[in-house]
Order: sequence, then structure tokens, then C-alpha cells
Amino acid sequence: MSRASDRAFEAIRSMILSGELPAGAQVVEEALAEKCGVSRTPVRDALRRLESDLLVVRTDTQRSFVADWSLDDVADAFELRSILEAEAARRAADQMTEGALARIRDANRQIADAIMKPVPDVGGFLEGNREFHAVILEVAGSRRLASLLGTLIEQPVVWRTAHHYSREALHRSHSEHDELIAAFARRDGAWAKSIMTSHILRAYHAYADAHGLTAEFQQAAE
Amino acid sequence: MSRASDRAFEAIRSMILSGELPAGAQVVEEALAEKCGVSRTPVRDALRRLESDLLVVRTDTQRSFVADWSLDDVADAFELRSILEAEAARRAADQMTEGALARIRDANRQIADAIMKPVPDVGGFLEGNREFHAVILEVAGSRRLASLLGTLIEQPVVWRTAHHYSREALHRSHSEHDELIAAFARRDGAWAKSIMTSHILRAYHAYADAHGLTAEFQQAAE
DNA sequence: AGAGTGGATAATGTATACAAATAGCTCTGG
DNA sequence: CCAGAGCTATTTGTATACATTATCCACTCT
Repeated sequence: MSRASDRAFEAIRSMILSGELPAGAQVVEEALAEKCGVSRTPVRDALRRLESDLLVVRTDTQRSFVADWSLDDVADAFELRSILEAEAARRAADQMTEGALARIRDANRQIADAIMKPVPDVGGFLEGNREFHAVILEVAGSRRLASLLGTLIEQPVVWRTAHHYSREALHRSHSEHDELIAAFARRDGAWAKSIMTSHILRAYHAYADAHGLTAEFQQAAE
Repeated sequence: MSRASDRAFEAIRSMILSGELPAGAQVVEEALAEKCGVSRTPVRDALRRLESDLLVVRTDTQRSFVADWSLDDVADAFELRSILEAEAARRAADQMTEGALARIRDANRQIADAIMKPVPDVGGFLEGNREFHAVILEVAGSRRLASLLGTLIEQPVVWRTAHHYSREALHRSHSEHDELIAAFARRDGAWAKSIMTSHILRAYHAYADAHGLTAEFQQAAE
């Protein structure tokens, strides 16, 4: 990870996720190269990787821009997630081990800690949430499925809008995780699948609500 | 498409799909550069793209190899396909238009032509099959879903082993397509979904059978 | 005034040279 | 004969210069 292209990748990625490079902004190789203190070569490499992570898009004439996901795109991503992860939950319930269950419980404990604070620790929530879902995918067994999903799940849209989730949404998410844990503990695949489906859809609605508000705020500010 | 990196991409891709670069073989930038008549720079670009298409994998120490999909990996890919495309079929049935239906029928007619020949035209079959499924995904409406699936569906494993499918498997596939068309014509989503699920699973079994035979032949030849 | 053309500007594509890292081999010591 | 250290050859990473292509703007011609 000490390679220049890796550093450039991380740097640009965090610029995008933090909003320093806003959605739709053109990304210019040389400007980023200077900013990262490397030459254009590793920056080009990093941009290709960000492109396959769907964080950057290129026009037909090779210009690169920060991906600007439409509401429909996001809806598609959530729908994919709900279909695939529900199936993963079903399989995970069948193959659940005590060790994995413990890791899942730990992840949800981390989420509990994060949301109990006076000011919710959104970073902690997201990290716990990532781990929670990652373990389920891992137990479900499909490595490629897991990596594909990972790309979608950690998309910047979700990341950025998580900060707009309401306190209620965070708590509801936590208690739904508890329900999933119960389903896993009983090895009840059908139950797990059903809960996961509504869990993801609820997350989508929380996103849509938050985004709607954000859009209004932005309009009002102009 | 006249860029050197595009030409390199196509050239290397066809080397892989044709078997000229066999699964598991190391791919060396400079060797390919010379072969393609370009410098290493566009070859590096092409390799990154092939990597995100899952045709090339890299070790932790940056060496690149032609992807060598295990039977389990292929099973995962088929499973993903069955889950996602079944859902797509359900949605496509609800939103089917006459124009799309005509394209689907055309695609299956192309398949019929290909398999009726004295020596089945596998290339024609694959092309018709690609179009058949592409239209369904298109009608289902999710662009990102479609592009993700496209990557998986056209994987080299499937491509290469299609030549080993039995005559019966090709004909069965064609008649299952006819059944799907009937389901679409009736706008019967549940039916379409159910047929699609078994259609994909049957394709997987055909693959597994063909692969098993191939493995035996290879062993016998050594 | 508007459409279209031309050239200046900015951005990306490509080649090449060199640096760094990895893999494979030989040689030594036990 | 095996294990391990060190060297060599191979391969990839990075910087830089130059070529190519796209964009933008001013200018002309109708």
C-alpha cells in the first residue's frame, strides 16, 4: 500500500467521499497529480480503479467526472442489494457458525455504541454496518458475489447521505439487525431473508427521504 | 476505437477467449506490448480493464494472470445470474412492450437457425442468446443491473464451454426461450421468473456436465 | 445576427527511460 | 540432501516528454 498509485487512489477516493470533489465535477489528471505529489501515471491508474468502483465515470471522449448518481440509479442499487443480500441472508442462516454469529453481534454492539452517543457517531455506525453485512456475505459463501456487492454497498451516495439519516432511522436499523441476529441464531433462513428484504428497503426509504430534504435545502439556498 | 489501448484490449481479450492465452498463464506487459505493436502504457491500461471484466487477475505482488475460474467460482456466477435474471424476468413481464417482444422473438429465431444446421453454429447461438437476455434486462429497466450482469454472463468460462454443450442442451435452451416468450406475451411475471430460474440452472448443469467430460478428456490425453 | 470555421488552449494518449520490487536460481553451510 | 542467504534476471512502478485529440472562443462570411 505504499505505492504511489495506491496513495493516489485513497486520496482521490476520500476527496470524492468527503465531497471535496463534488458529484459531477470534472477530474483532471494533472491537477490531481500535483495535489497528490505524484506524476500523472499513478493518477491514471487510480482513476481507472475508481471507475470500476463506479465512483468516476468517463465520457465518450475520455474526460473523467465524479459519478453523479441519479435517484433512479440509487434506487437500482438498493434494489439489487435487496435481492442479492436477502438471498445471502437465507443461505447465511443455514450455514451460520458460532464464530460468525459472535462477530455479527460485535458489529451490532459497535453500532449500538455509535448511536447511543449524545451526537450519533455516524462513522462508527457505518463501520459497524459494513462489518455486519460483510460477515453475512462471507458466511453465505460466495466470494465473487460478496465483492460485487461490496462495491455497490459502499457507494458514495449511501455514504454521504448516511449523515442525513434521522436518529430514528439509525435506531430502527439497529433493532432490525437484532432481529436478523435472532433469525440467524435459530438458523431460520426464510425469516432472515424476509427481514433482510425489508431492512434494505427501509434503508432505501431513509435515503430517499434524506435526499428529498437535501434537495429542498439546496434549492432554497440558491 | 482506434486508440492503441483499445486495440490492445481487444487483441488481448481475443487471445484469452480463443485460448491462445490459456487460463492461469502469466501475462507479461512487455511481451504483449511487442505482440500488439504498442508500448507498455496502453497494455497496462488494457490489463486493468480486463481485470475489472474478471478476465485477468492479479496476485498480491502485482503479477497478472489469465483468470482461472474454479468450478465453484462458475457455480457462484450462475447462481448470481439465476437470482438476478429471474427477478429481471419478472419485472420484464410486467413492462413488456410489443417492440421488445418482437426483438426477443427475432433473437430466438436466430438461435433456431443456428442450431438447426447440420453442424450447429455455436457462434450464432451465443450471439442470439446474448441478445435474448440483453433485451430482457433492458426491459426490466435497470441499466446498472444490466451492465453488471453482462460482465458475468459473457464470461469466458461460459463462452469457451458453450462449444461443448450437447445438441440436446442447445435445443432445450431454445424451447425454454419459447416458454419465456409465452410468459412475456401473457405478461405473467411469476411464470417468467420461475422459467428463468430453471433455465439458468439447466444451463449451469449443461456447463458442469460439459466441463466434467472435458476434464476427463484432458486427463486421458496426458 | 447566426452558423460555421479556424486556431489557441487544455486534457488525455503514448513512448521511453529509469527505479523499485519480485521471483528464481545458485551456492554455501549444516 | 535440504534450508537458507544472496545474487541475478525478470517484471512492474513511476516520471517525463511528446503526440494526439477535444474543447472553447473568437472571427468571418452569409
